[in-house]
Amino acid sequence: MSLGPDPVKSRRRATIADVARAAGVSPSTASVVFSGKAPVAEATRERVLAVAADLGYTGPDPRAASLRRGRSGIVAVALEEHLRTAFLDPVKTAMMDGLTDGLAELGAGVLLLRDDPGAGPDAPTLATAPIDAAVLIGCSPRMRETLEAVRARGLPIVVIEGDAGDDVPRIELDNREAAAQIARHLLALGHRRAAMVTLPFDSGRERGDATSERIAAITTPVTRERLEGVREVYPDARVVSAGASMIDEGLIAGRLLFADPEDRPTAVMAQSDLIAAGVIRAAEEAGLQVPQDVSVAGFDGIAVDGLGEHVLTTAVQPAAEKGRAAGAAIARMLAGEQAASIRFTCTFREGTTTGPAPS
Amino acid sequence: MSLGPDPVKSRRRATIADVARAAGVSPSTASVVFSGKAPVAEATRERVLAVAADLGYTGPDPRAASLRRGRSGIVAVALEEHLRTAFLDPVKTAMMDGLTDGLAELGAGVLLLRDDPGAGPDAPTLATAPIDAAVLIGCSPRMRETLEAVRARGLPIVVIEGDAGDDVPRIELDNREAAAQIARHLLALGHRRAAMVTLPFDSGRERGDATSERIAAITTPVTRERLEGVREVYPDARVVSAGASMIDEGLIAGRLLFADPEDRPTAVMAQSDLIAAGVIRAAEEAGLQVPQDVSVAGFDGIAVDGLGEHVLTTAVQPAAEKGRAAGAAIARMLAGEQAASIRFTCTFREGTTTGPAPS
DNA sequence: CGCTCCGGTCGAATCGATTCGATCACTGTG
DNA sequence: CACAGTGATCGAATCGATTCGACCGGAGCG
Repeated sequence: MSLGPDPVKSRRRATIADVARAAGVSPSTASVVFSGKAPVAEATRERVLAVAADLGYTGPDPRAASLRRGRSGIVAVALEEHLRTAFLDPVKTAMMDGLTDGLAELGAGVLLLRDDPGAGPDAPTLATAPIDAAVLIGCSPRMRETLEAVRARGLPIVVIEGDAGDDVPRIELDNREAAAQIARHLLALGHRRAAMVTLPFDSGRERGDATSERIAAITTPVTRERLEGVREVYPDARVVSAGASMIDEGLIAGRLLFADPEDRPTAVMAQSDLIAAGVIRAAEEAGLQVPQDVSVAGFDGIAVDGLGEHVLTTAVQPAAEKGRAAGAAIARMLAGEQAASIRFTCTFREGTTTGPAPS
Repeated sequence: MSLGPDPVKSRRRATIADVARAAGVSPSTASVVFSGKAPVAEATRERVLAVAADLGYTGPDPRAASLRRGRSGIVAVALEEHLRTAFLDPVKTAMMDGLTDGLAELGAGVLLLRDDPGAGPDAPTLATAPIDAAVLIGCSPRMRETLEAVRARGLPIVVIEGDAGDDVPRIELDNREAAAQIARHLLALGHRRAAMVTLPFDSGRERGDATSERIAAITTPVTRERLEGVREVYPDARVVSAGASMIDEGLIAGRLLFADPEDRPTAVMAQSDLIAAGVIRAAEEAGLQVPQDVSVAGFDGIAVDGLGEHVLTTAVQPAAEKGRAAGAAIARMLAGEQAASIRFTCTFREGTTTGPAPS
């Protein structure tokens, strides 16, 4: 009885059938003991469990279970960029965090996939991984191809910050309105000379003053929407693009803006908090006080490491909620319901970095 | 022939058997067409592919394939903390990046798991996910339990920055030596009054000056090793602990160190670059020039966003390589070989933030 | 007392693909 | 001309678990 695993076939791991046999029950009963999907007599349960421990059976093989169930409990998250890049952005991190939360509630794990065809011959892809659904962060043209394979498999898909076609639910933000609100705030404070520092226009990440042609060619939806929002209020604001959502990029852009003492803005709207932090640093570097000499507003509402005492005036976006909503949408689709796109709204937060325009 | 899917069973997705039948070949041949594991006549291949497209068959079901193969192509990465926290740390991000690279070469994806039992009744765990191996980042006592289940399943495991028992391969760093090297560098520059700002001592994250009792009770190996390294050179250096590896934490610690103009260190060794950046900011805030008035060294060798012009003197650790090595170790173990622990070494980098002690 | 209802258990089909050994038609060679 | 060798294909077993309908004995009810 307690001789341990059969010496002959000890190489093979015990299966639930072995356990059932040894416990003198049917495989179905043994299965139920582990899944709890049906009532089992206490005595039986204990016997099965004891035998299982004895045989070194540690529970059903997830692979087999997922085949039979038709669910693997795994949801893919497809990123366009290198992880390093993606997680440098606190907004994305927060979103991922919400997403993992939302999916965990649903009982699913997160499989990280990079949309990188050159990775290897048998690198995992959306098409070859045992997933139940997919969440796309952004949606490059290349990604749209892979996407088709997933849809053909009939798996639920959700897109965050991107466009994958009309029948794929989106998680969006009211970028335009939120940006306009910040602009109106500054206008109300009396600022006439406003400038804006944007996120990258496209994957090119060109930096510096933007021409109207460049602006017309913006491919990143987020950048465009926030820019348009500001322009509703300040149609002629100077536009400088940053190369990435980073403090140092904001610093560079800020230096550009504050270079000419004769012609400097009294208000700067940055398209991200990180950029805003850099702009603030540039201002202080130039001997300007924030907000006495210049007002600076951000976007995102994240906790910026390295901002010191300032509380940024910004549009707080519900980053984690976006992720959680994606999880919820996946859950709904998995249950066979239709999931609609969701549009989140930002909350304006007045901090200590904006104030009345200097006279 | 091209009538499309059978109207009766059109609800059901086509299987490889359907394709085989429709193409007039055996399932084995059809399978081989997709896997390429055996030669197939060009004509046959094309016919099968055509039929597959016609039937809307997009390739083998990964679930079934992984059952039969015994491999799922997924490796779990277990984190102790919230994603948000983990990815706030650039070192971890870089490591994850290397890890995903290393695993992609191997043809595996990364399943993110948080070691959080309270997540949900059927939240995925190391024990219930269809994984081929696991990488642990850190190794809390709680994690060691789950660990056992994985080992019972006979899956390869690797630990980065943690200890999971002697028979689990580790990816380590020469923290102590690297820290000592930095200390010696400062000593050679003539610094006599040195201080150090450490990473958190434990999960408690208490901040401030450290008593010898607190130091004796350090549970985080990394913190302890780097501290010991410095003490080889500066046995009596003042020790201040930060609450996390963040710029703002460094700022707080720095203020503490520079509070008393009569009694301030001329050299500060931070246990991370982020902390160092905060210390530098604190120094500048206190009107001190780096490195003229005070030298500051970091640890990690990451690109710190928001450091401005400074180039940090630091110990550059091969973060991405650590991840890649973990991937390689997994690959080796998956191939049935034994994988040994690997110890990486840091490279000392002299930047612009350290200089001769002020006279 | 007979009948329904229910907790508990069992059998057997099924999920979808992979793979190994066997088979078969050919082709080149001695 | 027979036979070994080879490329292509086929059959059938197998991976390990889940689940649905059937079945059975006992408790509760009228």
